[in-house]
Amino acid sequence: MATAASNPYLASNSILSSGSIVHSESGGSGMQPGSVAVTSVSGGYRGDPAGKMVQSDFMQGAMASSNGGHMLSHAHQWVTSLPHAAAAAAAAAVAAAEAASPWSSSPVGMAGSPQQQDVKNNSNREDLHSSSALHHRPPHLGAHQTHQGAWGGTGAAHIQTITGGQQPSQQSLIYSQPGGFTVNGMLNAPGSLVHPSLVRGDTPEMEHGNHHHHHHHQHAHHHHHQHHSGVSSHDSHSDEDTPTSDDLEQFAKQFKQRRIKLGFTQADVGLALGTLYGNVFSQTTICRFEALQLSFKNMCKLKPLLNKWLEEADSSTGSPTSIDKIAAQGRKRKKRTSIEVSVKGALESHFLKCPKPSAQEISTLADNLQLEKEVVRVWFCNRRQKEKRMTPPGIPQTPEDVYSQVGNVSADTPPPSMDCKRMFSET
DNA sequence: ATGCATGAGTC
DNA sequence: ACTCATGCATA
Repeated sequence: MATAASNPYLASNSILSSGSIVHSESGGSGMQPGSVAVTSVSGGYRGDPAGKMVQSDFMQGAMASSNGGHMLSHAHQWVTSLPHAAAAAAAAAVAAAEAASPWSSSPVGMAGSPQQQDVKNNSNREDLHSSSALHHRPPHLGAHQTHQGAWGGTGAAHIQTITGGQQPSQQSLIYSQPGGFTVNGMLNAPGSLVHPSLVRGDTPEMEHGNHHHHHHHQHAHHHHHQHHSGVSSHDSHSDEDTPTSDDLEQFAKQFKQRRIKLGFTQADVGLALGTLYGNVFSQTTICRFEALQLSFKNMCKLKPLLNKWLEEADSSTGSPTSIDKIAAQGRKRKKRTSIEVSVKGALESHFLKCPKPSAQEISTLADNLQLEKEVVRVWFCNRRQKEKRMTPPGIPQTPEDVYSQVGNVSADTPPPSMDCKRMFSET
């Protein structure tokens, strides 16, 4: 055992060779007739490069508490799925349209922070994207929505950290309406609503918890900086700088509501965004946006896009606004392994002890739990990501809960260092 | 609505 | 090897 640590899933391009090939690879640590970790078949590929930004951050959070309860085995397998050949013709048009960067960069001087905008388009010939039908417009849906979110300021919950401090202008977010640039060439009077930011009390600063680390860098340009030291009051522009957590929360809420009223599903939106601006998103992402389960930065990035869509959507009610999107599939993906509850519990415990186990520890752990090392590694990665989301695990929206134990207003930063134990790792 | 997974970009 | 943004597959 201990052989199946790294399994490079080959990239077979033999698309038309056969249907889906499912090969169960049981080579790792072994499995027994009583394995708990199940896996299901699937296959899929998302051919669409997009999104990339740099960020630095840090986090910590280790406690004690340990427990041991593990056992069982696992199983895994990869599947190869075939790409449905799809004819695409209009895709070209779309591609062309999305050639332009959806979000223009911020006008004024920008700090030269290690940040970059992404916006990549996919014009690969590798797999064809097909465009086909139009999106449907469901009559209506039952309005229902239950979500809570309150990490803004009331809660005092922890929030995620920004990228090493907040840079002045990083990207144009918020409602940006490129005057004269419309996807479909349809411009509508915003007589509707869409002014989410009427009530912005302006309470910047959200996470500021405690962590100062510096890492500046300077850039050649030095136009005019702006806020920084003091705080306060910026004013005016509701759309020019980074939205506050509050803004995001409100927007998300409104967005969801409008979306539902208009009868669109999260998937529809994601698709529309793709055809509209070139960036396709899955239902998952839209869902997470609405639930504020993305990183602050990510939220900021998506907001303008969704806002735009919203405008289009409610202004053109009844008219075909978007087209469709690409659909690519045909790659192989590892089957999703289901980790049993008990095992999850064990992982949780270890996570509390040490959120960042060394490679060696991971191996050991994996061995004990009888899971692939990779699976364990990924689990930890995902777990860490979860900690970083905006929506804290349990931000009760109960108004009464407001008074919890608050009082942390930036101050000291718990020694971020203090790594567990670094063992030797190879490479 | 979420869990596990993939990949690009960093360090 | 890790972080981040994203998504397929699932419950």
